[in-house]
Amino acid sequence: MSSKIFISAREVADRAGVSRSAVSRTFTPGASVSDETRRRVLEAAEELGYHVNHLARGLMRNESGIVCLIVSDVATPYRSALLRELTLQLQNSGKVAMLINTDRSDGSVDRALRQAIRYRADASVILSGLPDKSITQLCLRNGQRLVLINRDDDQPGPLRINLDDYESAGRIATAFLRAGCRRLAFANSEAGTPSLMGRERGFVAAAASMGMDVVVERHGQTGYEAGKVLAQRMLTRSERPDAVFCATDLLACGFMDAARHQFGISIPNQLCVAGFDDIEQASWSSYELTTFAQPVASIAAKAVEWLSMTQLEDSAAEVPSIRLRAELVWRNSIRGG
Amino acid sequence: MSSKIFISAREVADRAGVSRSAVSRTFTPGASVSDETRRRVLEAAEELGYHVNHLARGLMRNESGIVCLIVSDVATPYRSALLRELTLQLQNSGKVAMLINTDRSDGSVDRALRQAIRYRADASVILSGLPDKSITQLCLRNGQRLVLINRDDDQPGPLRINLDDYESAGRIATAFLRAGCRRLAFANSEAGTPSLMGRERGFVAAAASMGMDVVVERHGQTGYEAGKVLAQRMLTRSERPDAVFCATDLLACGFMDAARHQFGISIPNQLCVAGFDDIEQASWSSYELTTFAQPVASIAAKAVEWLSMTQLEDSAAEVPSIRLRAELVWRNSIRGG
DNA sequence: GCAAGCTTTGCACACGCTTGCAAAGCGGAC
DNA sequence: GTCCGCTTTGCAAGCGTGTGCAAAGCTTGC
Repeated sequence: MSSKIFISAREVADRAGVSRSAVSRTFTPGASVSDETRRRVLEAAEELGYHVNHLARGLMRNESGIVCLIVSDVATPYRSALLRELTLQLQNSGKVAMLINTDRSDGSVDRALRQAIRYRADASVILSGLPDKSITQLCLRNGQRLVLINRDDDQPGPLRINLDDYESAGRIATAFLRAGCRRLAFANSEAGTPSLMGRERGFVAAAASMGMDVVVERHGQTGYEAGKVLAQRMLTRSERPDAVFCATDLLACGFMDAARHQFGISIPNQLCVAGFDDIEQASWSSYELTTFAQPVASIAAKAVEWLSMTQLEDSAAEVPSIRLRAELVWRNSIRGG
Repeated sequence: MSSKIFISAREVADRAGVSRSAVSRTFTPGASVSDETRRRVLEAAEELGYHVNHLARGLMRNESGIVCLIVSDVATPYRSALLRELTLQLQNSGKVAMLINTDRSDGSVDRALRQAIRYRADASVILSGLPDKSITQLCLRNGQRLVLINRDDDQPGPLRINLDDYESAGRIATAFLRAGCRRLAFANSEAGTPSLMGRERGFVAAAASMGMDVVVERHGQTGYEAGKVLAQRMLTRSERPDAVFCATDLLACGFMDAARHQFGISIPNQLCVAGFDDIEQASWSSYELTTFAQPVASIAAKAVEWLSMTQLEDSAAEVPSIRLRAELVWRNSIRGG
């Protein structure tokens, strides 16, 4: 009872009194059809409710128009913001996004990429996790383009888009010093991804170069609750820090909430806080968090632009890699803006 | 340089020394293949890195395995949470999600559905906006199943999943009264969707039945900033409300922030607040918002379950419609929990 | 050894589309 | 009228699958 109610080019052709090729060409940009034929085809198509079958088209052209977005924790503010930009810009460039959710389990990303291969996706964008090298190769061999966002990896082939985590972290250290802070701390998660570790190392290094130590704590995954726990650990130390850089805005929100509501600490008077990502909540009055903005729009733009390049530079060893700058958004969680 | 590097069943068959049908059957659950043949096929497939081409399979079976999720404002907490549940549960039931972003413009949803038809999606789930009746019919005629989440609409055919917005709103009115509040207010957006309006009407009606008036204000879209604006309007009235029900948690967050930081109002002592959705931020210490939880997991489960039904009850006029209950999550923004 | 029944296998067609190729149509220059 | 060049059109060959059908193979019971 279900199917076979699809209208095919054959029926449109019959109704319009032209050949089936004419129909096909009408819907193929740049193909050679006379105005009169096109008009009749479009009219017939409209009447019948015809829509080109992209499965069949993809089969012929070896090009499905599908781009896989591989991501875990979609419901997280930063992730969902990036997702939004990517889907929007992909749509604008005539592609369509297939969303595959991964968990933290091993092989989760690999399974996602296999799915991408099955649907003959033109490309996959990986926002979380890292694929096994063999799978990466399999994808590339299948003519699938790969984009890694904020995943540091040295495999050649995929486009890599990264931020200047290390340098940014250095800038915030300077800002803390200028605000008169002397006991610096860094709050991190245990996820250990390259971007998070980059921020940590950059912060510690910059502080060291100014002759200061940094208390580093890591806990849990990168979320609000982890931030609270980190605050509890750090703010009960005998030498309480007077400035903390949180690897993530979510951590920072948790940290601030614990600091204020459990310890009665005033921010930024007694404690300066900075974060990273510039999620929407960072601008809410309860936080007014000074943070680094992920340039999500630019990230998406760069990715889509690369995916839309028809001719890939075959200068083989040409490993594409893009580095974007995270802008510091100055708010009110550090003294003396 | 690009394509034609795909491995097809043909090559696997040759390598395994069997017919192409044998390969096809090996990857078709429930088909008849001897263990020995299956083993050899799987081995050859593994060596060659073969993956069934789902475009071709979809073409044959008239069943792509694709489910379109049509949604605007993906980056919003409630939306992204629902999205997360849907993609996860779809994956678990062997489907794959295609994400289409709509804006508020007219025809945006229709365009999305046309895209769904082109990819011969098995189904579409609509989280935002409403399609034109003619497009709905077109989808149904194409054997595509439709799910409308929190969109009230009386077209027969699509599965409709809704909450008990009206009744929930009534319950919160009672809670406000019990907390001793006497000057009730309702903060809404101008979006005017049935669920938002249902909450408004339910609240006003319940208050009226207890002999109380409700000050209603509507502004902007359903976001944090709108909540702040609404607070500014309502809290500068001569008769300042002592309880406000916000149509959405995001509105509530904005409202609370403005109330506290701009007006120095203490919550819940001077003002009781309630929201709807139970987004993650509602549980943050800065808000501790009493709110109704959208049963996102159940919503997704119901949708996926219906989509997985092989036989649709053909008792034609059988219009499927599901009503779920939003549970009240009691926190600290109303006196006397 | 043979018939019957069941499982496994291969053939060939269909799905809806694109596109190279050659034929057809058209207009203009001579 | 003829020839040339250009645009438009139709034919037909694929793209990688699934599956009905009939043949083949195997097992069992006599």
